[in-house]
Amino acid sequence: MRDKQHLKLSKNQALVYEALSQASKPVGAYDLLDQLKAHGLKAPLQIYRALESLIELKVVHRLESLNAWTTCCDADHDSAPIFVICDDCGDVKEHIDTGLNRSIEKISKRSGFTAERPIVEIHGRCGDCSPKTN
Amino acid sequence: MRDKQHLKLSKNQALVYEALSQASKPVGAYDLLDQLKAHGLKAPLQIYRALESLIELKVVHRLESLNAWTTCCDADHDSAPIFVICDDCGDVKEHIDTGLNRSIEKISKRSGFTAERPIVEIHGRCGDCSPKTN
DNA sequence: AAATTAATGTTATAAAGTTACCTTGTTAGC
DNA sequence: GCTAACAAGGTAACTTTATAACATTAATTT
Repeated sequence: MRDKQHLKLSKNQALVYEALSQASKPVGAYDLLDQLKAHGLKAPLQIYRALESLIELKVVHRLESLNAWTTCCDADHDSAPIFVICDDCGDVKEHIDTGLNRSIEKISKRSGFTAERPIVEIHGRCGDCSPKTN
Repeated sequence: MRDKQHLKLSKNQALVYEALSQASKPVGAYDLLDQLKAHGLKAPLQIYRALESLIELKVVHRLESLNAWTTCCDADHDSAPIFVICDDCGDVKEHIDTGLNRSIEKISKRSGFTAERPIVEIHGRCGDCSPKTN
């Protein structure tokens, strides 16, 4: 998505999107709720509804293995996002790799499967937190 | 794991493993609990603990995007498992693909990352449930 | 048999997500 | 301008998923 700036978001959508943008890592729904209580939000559903629509707009992703959400990187992606997650510092980076996406297609087609929503989340240690021995 | 048969499991581990083996799809923790109440299990924690140890023994996998667990296929895998999940009939197949695993390694190494737990779960439609038009 | 470690049992609680129902805004057609 | 139709929002209650805390029992090692 190139023109996030030009998206017309509703009040709740904008609040949730802003909060996610400013975070340095993925944020959980109840954390978002806590933050946004100051802006008048009161119930989980308000958060979940905003998240759902932001995902539909393709400006937010859900991280399945973290139960958390993050803004989409700017890459114009037709291919599926790949998340690289540091279990030490919590940093998450979004990558696009067409090679990996091709492998996924090949694997699924091989068994007559139609891939609609590939989830790739790689847990480990980032460079900064890397295995002590180095 | 080649010799699941030779594993010495505790009572609860064996019950949970049996239940998962007999299921045709991944099963949630509370479903397992319901089934195993007949065998005397009473609390969620008994299930979660058994699952945790079975995962450590590498005979069970957790499907992050389903909040459910399934037995590991027999493949002797050093590489990460790839799950292909039909959102229609619920069928899940475990694949091993060293090519995809190499891509994951490449992507992570490129950014100085050490991959420890790659999660790949591909949602879509299996051959039998495939897009209506065919 | 004592020591150590692995597995269990139970209660209570936390965290994540959904259902149901009703109200308010916005927009389009008349 | 009125109103039908629809999208977005508000609120409460509830379900589902997962853990914490603490006490007990079984198995294994020395």
